[in-house]
Amino acid sequence: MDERVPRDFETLRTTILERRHSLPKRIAQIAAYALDNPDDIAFGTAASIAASAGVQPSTLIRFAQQFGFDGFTSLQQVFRERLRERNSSYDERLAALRAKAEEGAGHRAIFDGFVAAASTSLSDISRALNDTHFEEAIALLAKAETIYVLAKRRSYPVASYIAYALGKLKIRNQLVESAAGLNAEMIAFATPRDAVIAISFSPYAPATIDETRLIAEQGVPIVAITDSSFSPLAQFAKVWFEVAEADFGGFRSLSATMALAMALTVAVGEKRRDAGRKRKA
Amino acid sequence: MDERVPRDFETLRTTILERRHSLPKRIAQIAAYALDNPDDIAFGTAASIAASAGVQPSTLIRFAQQFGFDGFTSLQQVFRERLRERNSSYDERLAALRAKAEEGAGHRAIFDGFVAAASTSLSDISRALNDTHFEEAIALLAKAETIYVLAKRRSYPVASYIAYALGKLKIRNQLVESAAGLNAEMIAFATPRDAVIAISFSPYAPATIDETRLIAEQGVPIVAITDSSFSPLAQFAKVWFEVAEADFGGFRSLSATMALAMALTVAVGEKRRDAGRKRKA
DNA sequence: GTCAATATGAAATAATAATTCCAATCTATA
DNA sequence: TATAGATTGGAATTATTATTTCATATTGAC
Repeated sequence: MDERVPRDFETLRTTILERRHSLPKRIAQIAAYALDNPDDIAFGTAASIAASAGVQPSTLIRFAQQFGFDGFTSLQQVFRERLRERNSSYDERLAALRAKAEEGAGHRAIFDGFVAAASTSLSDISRALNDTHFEEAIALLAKAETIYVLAKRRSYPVASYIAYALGKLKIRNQLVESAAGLNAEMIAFATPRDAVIAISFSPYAPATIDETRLIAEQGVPIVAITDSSFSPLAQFAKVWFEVAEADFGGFRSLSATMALAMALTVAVGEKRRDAGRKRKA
Repeated sequence: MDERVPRDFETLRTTILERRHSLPKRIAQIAAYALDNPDDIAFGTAASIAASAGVQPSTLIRFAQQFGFDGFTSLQQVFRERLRERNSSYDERLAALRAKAEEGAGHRAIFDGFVAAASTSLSDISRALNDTHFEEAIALLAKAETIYVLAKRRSYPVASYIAYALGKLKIRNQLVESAAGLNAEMIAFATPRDAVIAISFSPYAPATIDETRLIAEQGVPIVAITDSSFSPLAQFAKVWFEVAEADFGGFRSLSATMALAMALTVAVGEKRRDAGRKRKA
């Protein structure tokens, strides 16, 4: 038998799930109960847990031993540690992640760094988002005939998700891609009754800037997502959002931009539904 | 004296702070310790807590009685209850936001919901990521000649970001896009010396499944990012990651997948740099 | 400074909980 | 279906932990 003792909850969980089907009936019964009610394991006594799970206390100990612990008590530690960690405040956990990532403890640190960067970006934007601008942008996009989505390079993933979501919501949209170099022609169809979501971060992709200028000159209203008031996008936009993404290892997070983009998209969908209902009534 | 027993942590906290200055020295010492280290009170034994706080166990019991409890055990219940509640608060918050958004509580609720969904996903994956699998995936991808990136629809934004990042890191890669319907031909070039990152979530895009199968049959090793062990991708993959993304308003967050994807990419870049250095030395 | 009231320390005791052990019961295999 | 091996139930045992007790120290009022 594998003698390594799962020290943390997730490892234990994985191990349990792996062996799930080869466990004796009562042991499996406890395994299921433990994963369903981890809090009870953390706080209960062997007797009380055994009763809740419908087994004998001795079986509970056998369960612990089955997974390499020397008794119920040390198994319980894992469930308690989990609660402690979970409970430690968000910021504390972030700080810990960041510290670990910085001292460069292997590849796991890279992962932790990206998680930390994403979390930071999210809490930043959550504080910074201007409700008025947000409502303006939604109003503007909701009345557009077609929504053009414009972004290259690093911002392109966001644009493609917006396009996907708009499609799902049955909102006419056009992702301005550069595959065949026909962007200028595509843009030429846009009218002031349409609208644009443009996304670009420093260093601003020249193509995005040019196309945004072009489309702005045709009188199409623009909602921009960018990273500072000096951004060339800001001057063309009716409404613009400043999103500060934390970076790690040279790559910036996209999580805040994604959250904002999704919120915009879904809110536009809702606003349209409401408007449609009202017209009918 | 007030004989009502504080049943919840906040009441207890307030009561302690009120009486702080009229407490005997050692009792006050415990009071301070308890408010500073609530987790220790929740999980420790009377003896261990007393030792940490620098008092006798009996004093700890007197402290409990001072505040109307009949002993240490019932005092401890309050600290345990607090952990239980705190622990569930994240999911509850998300549920509350969902409800609020549904009853039409403005667009800000939608935004908050997406931020919460992203945060939840991040903290989930941060806990769940298996270090061993992560290292295996990096090793596998680092030695590939070309990395093929395969994802459609909802997962496509992640794929495009991976491709962008790989390009920046000067790692040869091929995003399998469906623009001209030449995917099969593109895949045919892949050899066992290459590797694949495939991403798909339920409902799995049939094209992704088919292409993954095809490329797996050619002996190309596959790293999959998907959402459960039942995923059809899992069976083709050498290594696979389970990523549970929270959803909001029908759209799932991508933040956890993004963080994982970025971490993989950058880690592969680092591993290659290290390998290159070693060869030269 | 003395005395009573209060607070504290340390060990003894009581209570509770974990673990072990053994008999009984299943399960798979020949 | 007989039998070895694994699994389970339940009581006995052991360990741990909370609580009580009592001697000692400290504090504050007179």
